[in-house]
Amino acid sequence: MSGASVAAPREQAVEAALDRAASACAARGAQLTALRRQVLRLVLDAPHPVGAYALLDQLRAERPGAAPPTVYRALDFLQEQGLVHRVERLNAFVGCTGPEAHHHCGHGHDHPHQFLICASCGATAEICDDRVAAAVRDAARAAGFVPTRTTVEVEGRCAACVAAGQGGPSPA
Amino acid sequence: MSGASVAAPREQAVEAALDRAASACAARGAQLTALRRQVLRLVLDAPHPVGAYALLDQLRAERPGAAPPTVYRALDFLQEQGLVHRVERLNAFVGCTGPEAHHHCGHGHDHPHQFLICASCGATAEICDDRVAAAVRDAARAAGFVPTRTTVEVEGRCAACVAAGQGGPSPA
DNA sequence: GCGATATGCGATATAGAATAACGTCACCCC
DNA sequence: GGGGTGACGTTATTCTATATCGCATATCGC
Repeated sequence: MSGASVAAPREQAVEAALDRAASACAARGAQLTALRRQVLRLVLDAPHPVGAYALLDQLRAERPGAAPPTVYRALDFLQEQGLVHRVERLNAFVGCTGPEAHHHCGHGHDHPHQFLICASCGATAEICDDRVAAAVRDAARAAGFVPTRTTVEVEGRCAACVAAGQGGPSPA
Repeated sequence: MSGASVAAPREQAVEAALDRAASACAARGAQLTALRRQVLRLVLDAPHPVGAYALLDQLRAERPGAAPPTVYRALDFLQEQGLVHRVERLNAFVGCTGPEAHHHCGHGHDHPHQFLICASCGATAEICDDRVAAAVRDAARAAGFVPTRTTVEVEGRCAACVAAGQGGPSPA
């Protein structure tokens, strides 16, 4: 580690992501306002999925008048823009670290994605597996169902926790 | 339809399911008490996923002292027994109509399942697709992740609504 | 019979998640 | 300068879920 006094790598990455987000929004005619940017920053800063009220508490440090609708409206916007995802199992939100952010697999900003949620450490990884997406689509179609949005969330133990715990559970 | 005055087919089916559930619990050393059976009946009676507080309201008709923990504890038990599932997207519960109930595809009472949720009419179908389950498992493993439970929920339009609406949205 | 432990449930309180409804202000376009 | 739109403030309420304490009963070993 080389001196954290100026700007930690993570902070730089978040700033870069915020700038990319602003560009992406602008390109679609949407505005990443100061408030929305602030909320997005809070989500991206969090190491794990964050609840809306945790965001609200943090937001209030800078914006005393903030209320639930403040944060929910911002989150709705950010979800529409594909900048954050909601983790249904946790009633919480994560920054999108998938294709939208890094252009890994060529999907739009409403891309299919899946979450791997570690029950032990709380880490939540976003993956983008085409076989999963295809299998789900086919299964739905086979039932005469026309899918619009799909939620895939896997709970289990992440590689790090498996390595550390050698199988036993140690939920934080 | 032949006379609903004695016992509608649906009621009979629910009663049969309740008896099957009681047997299954007994076989595992768990007790399907009167309260739990009552809650399970309410879930099975509902045509669509039901919220915990809707169940609570109904439950109070027969059991005035019922409070949130009453219904949540019953639901936790029923979920452990694989008799009901939670639909994360809806914060609601459905009776298990999958392999556990009908022995369709040879899984235990912690079987993989997927939901197809119609945004138009609210109908929620449970399916049990092995390709989906396998794809999800493989994707998780590829990330070094050891899965324990998986949620797959597809939102869209069911066959009936697609046929009726010819494509346009008419969310009830 | 008697205490020990476990389970199921009643009852109260509180925390957490989400939305409804209404008002204001800025901006833009004509 | 009137009208529309979008973003946000503000207040209130609803819905979802859990924590905690306490009581009754059942079951077991002795």
